[in-house]
Amino acid sequence: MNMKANRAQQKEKTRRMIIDAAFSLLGQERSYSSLSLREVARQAGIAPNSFYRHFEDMEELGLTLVDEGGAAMRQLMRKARQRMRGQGSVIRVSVETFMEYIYHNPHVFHLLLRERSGTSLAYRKAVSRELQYFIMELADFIQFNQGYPIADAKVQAEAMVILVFNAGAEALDCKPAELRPLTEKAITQLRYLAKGADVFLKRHRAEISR
Amino acid sequence: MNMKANRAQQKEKTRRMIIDAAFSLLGQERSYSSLSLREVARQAGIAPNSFYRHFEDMEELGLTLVDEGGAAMRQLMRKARQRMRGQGSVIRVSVETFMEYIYHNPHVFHLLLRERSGTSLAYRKAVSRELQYFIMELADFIQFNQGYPIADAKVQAEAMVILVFNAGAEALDCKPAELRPLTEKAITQLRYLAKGADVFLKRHRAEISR
DNA sequence: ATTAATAGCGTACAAGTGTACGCTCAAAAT
DNA sequence: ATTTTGAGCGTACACTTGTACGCTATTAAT
Repeated sequence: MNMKANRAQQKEKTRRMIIDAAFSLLGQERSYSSLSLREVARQAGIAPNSFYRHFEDMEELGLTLVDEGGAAMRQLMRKARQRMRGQGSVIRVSVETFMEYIYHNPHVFHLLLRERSGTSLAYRKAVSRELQYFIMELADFIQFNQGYPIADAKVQAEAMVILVFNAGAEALDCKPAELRPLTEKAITQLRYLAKGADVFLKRHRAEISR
Repeated sequence: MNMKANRAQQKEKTRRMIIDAAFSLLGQERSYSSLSLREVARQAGIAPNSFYRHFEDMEELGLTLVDEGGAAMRQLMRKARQRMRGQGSVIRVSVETFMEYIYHNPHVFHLLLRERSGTSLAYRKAVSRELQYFIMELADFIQFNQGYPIADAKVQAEAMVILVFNAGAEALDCKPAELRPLTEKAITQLRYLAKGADVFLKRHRAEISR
């Protein structure tokens, strides 16, 4: 009989409490590596020791957070592609979607941003892997639309992702009024990149097919 | 009489010991924010309390480290410009100089990299200020050589600095054999940027002067 | 109806932290 | 020659941390 809470369900619920607690403690002034196990447990409303029923380590929780954050980001990408249906500038829509998301979900982005260059190799790799998803999808898109070799498309895509990511990082510290020019700056930078790649790669193609 | 150590000299010497101790504790696995006062004092060979004779806070020491790190970087830039005398590609020489430096002085770069997106607003601002030096000097160079408006040159310069900085961050985690392709990738990305800006800005100029 | 499993808690402890207080003793000032 | 200064030290204290151990109470399995 399971009208009341299942045991597994209850456990999953507590696990979520822990994850949410950790997320809620992140912010401009707190990085994940500065969180203590006791602090997270306190915030989650459980005894310190109960933490171990759900995670081996703080490190294991951290990796879970990175994974969840990455998943949220990938979902964002899908939303950007939806928005783009029929409409004009790929670059503009993508950057604007990204910046808007960052501004309204700073906790997730803070996590990824910091652990990207953080202390733990495991986290760095995890975040790097998440970024690779971004880059690969964008590279495929570029290859499909522009017909560049995938290797070249990836170099360009990587630069674009880095620049947008960086603009997001700046956005975290800025006033709402500065958000717009920041976005425009990133768009300009991406357009330089796209145009430059175009010149190099299209010309190259032309020479080959001659 | 000052044949023996001056009092002020001795104090300065100890101060250096503290700074060097802190630097030496940084690395792939240690970020500045994870250092404790006692740990730094231990490494410097002084009593924990003696720390306070030189710095108010760990925060004050941190800002000092960032400043010193930034100064080291600016010196690097000068070296890059020297190397460039008479020789060909600005982009290539600059990127290669930078990457080489990073690879042999990882501690300084680790510090700047992490505090750039770190916990403390003061550090973030300090690092950001150091990056602005890079960007401004590069923007001046671009303006001088290409004749773009300074605002546009700065947008381009910023993108370039970010991409190089990011390549440096990747270099910290990579094997020596991977250093070369990483450098080439960054060079390609910067060339895309330069060419794209060229197309946009030169064409724009042409239209205006018509 | 018993029994086994386990989520969660309370207590406890060793280790590390920042820093307050007061001392020493050599250099500088008088 | 005497006094003042201040760099550095030792002790001490209150606090936080991770986690080991054993207990309870409820669910799941028998």
